[in-house]
Amino acid sequence: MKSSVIASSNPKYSREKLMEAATTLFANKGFAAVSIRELALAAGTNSGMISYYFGGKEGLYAEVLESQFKAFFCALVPILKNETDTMQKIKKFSQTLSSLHKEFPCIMRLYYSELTNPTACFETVVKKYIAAGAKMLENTIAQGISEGNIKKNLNPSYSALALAGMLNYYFIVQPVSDGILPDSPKRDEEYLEEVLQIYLNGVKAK
Amino acid sequence: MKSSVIASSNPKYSREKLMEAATTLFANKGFAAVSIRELALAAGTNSGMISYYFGGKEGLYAEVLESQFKAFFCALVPILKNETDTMQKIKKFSQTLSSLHKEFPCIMRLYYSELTNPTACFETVVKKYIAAGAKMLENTIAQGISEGNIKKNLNPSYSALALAGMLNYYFIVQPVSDGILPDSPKRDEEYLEEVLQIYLNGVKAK
DNA sequence: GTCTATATTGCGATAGAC
DNA sequence: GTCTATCGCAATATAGAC
Repeated sequence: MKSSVIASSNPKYSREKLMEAATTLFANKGFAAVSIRELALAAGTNSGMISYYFGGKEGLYAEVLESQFKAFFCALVPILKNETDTMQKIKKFSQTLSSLHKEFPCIMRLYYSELTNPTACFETVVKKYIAAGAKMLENTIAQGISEGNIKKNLNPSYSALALAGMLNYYFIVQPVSDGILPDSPKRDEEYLEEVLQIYLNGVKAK
Repeated sequence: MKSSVIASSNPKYSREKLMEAATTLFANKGFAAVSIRELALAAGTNSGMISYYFGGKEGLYAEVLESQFKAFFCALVPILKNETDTMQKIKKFSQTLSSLHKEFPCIMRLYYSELTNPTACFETVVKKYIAAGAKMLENTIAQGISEGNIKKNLNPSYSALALAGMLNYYFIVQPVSDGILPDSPKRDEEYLEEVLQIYLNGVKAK
């Protein structure tokens, strides 16, 4: 029984395998700390395939980022477009953002890596998605103000950023918060509930 | 006029010069993306000095982290130890944290780099400082609850994390928020004021 | 489409002159 | 305490067999 068909050299799948392996490796170690040998090994192929499919390590990284950010924001965008009232929108948005992190376990690390140690992709891919997401949330809050549900002395962009901060920071600080926060199995839900209580109570008019 | 005395080879200063150069380089590019040649060039010395003083690149990085975190937290700790009431403490803490970022422009990037792409230093230096800081803030909030100033159904560690998130996220997201937030010269102060308004209003009892 | 083998460059660390 | 020179190794990328 030779390694003829099912072996590591499974035609046409190297590309997908490389994308998968690269997503977790780049997310966990950062672009510079990952070698193409390591990527190829984790994908069950060889380093030549990275040049063949992506034109090199940078090309693979760029495609990982674009793919992750696109999928994440495509799942998030529809939330703020439905018909419920503003406070419900904010609540639903936060819940969705929170649950999406389980579906996209790598996106936060990829995002924060680009924030702290930007590569060329920061300008070409990260910025556009984040700016679009921020604008959406900002508009929702502005709408809440004009409807009289949210304090009118608040600045929508600052308030949007404050909410994003409470949610995003939680998911990146997990490696240190494991020794600090209650180790409840429903920790994510508990935190989300508490954040929403503080935030909604803090911004609501009257 | 030879380069005899004042030249790049200024005795006994290589160590300090390396520490300074390494702080900004590691903060901006991350540990793996910086070479010892680059460090030496920026410090006006040679790569041999890194092994001589720090035992290698990792040793230099470890000393940079320890030095930055120690100085930062030493400046922050006294704030929560004075006698004012809880709400004032939280306000003062936030203001100090905010202003310290101007004094320590590298600390956030070093911190977030370790959060997203941890090195050995995450366990040995970062974790202890962050855990201590988090505990302090948590205790302050717990005190506010027992005094009746803060809602008693809130969890002190979650609430502390929420505040830290609003503040810390703001400073790391700056590269993308430049195109989003109002470009007021007093942006930091405006954001801080708004965050405090939302947070204090959101957590206060009754 | 995949693999092995290799060319070339740059890395971190060190030895030894001054 | 500092510098130059260099060693050994691992990096990315590519050429060419299958």
